[in-house]
Amino acid sequence: MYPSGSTNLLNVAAPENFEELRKIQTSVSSRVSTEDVVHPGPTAGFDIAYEAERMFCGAAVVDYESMDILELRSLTLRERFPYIPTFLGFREAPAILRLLTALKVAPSILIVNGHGTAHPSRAGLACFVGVENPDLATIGVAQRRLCGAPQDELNEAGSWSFLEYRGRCVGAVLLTVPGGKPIFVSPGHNISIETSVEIVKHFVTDFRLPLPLKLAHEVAERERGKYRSKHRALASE
DNA sequence: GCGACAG
DNA sequence: ATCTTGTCGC
Repeated sequence: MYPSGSTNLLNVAAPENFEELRKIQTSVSSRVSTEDVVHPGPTAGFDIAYEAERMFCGAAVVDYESMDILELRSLTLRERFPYIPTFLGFREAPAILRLLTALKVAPSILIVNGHGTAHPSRAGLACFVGVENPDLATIGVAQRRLCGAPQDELNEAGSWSFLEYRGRCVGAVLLTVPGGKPIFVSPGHNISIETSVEIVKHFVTDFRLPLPLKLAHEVAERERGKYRSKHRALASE
């Protein structure tokens, strides 16, 4: 039903049975590579806001060296799959993959708001997006833990620790804001844990999240804002 | 059996 | 994720 070479991630409907979903996740994780095939270049961040059974997906492409904003784009879609912890890929990957194809500037690195290999089956959202784009390097950045335990204490900003789950390093915990909560970084595809951390740190400026994700979040919120104001206008007529 | 549990 | 005002802290 879902051939290993071309998982039909864009058409997974509502959750019928979890066995089928787990099989797809096993397929995704088997295709993930944590070998570095990274080319510093335009880096796209992706984030999604929600309201009224709609998804407001935002993307921001940032130049690697200058950190100039190269492109901002957003998209509104209907929700097709519920939020179920550990199955986020089925819910958000379709929207991100679609917005990615709408970008005018082709990115070489993707940063997705969610975990990559730091997932019980090494099949987080970033892995779903990554395996569908084998020519790019994809990184997952989450604000909360899903699984695993940090190996060291984090003190100063910029310090990080490997995240271990069942005896295996699945990602990293990175302190970006002094005295704040750390973020969780893990490979999505074609990148190692160390390089994932290096790239995320490269894009960290004055915020907790790396710039492409920070901007993508704003773009998604702006898309949601357009929807809200439109409906406010209709309701007052 | 009892929690934990990305967005 | 989203609902929400003022407000505690650096």
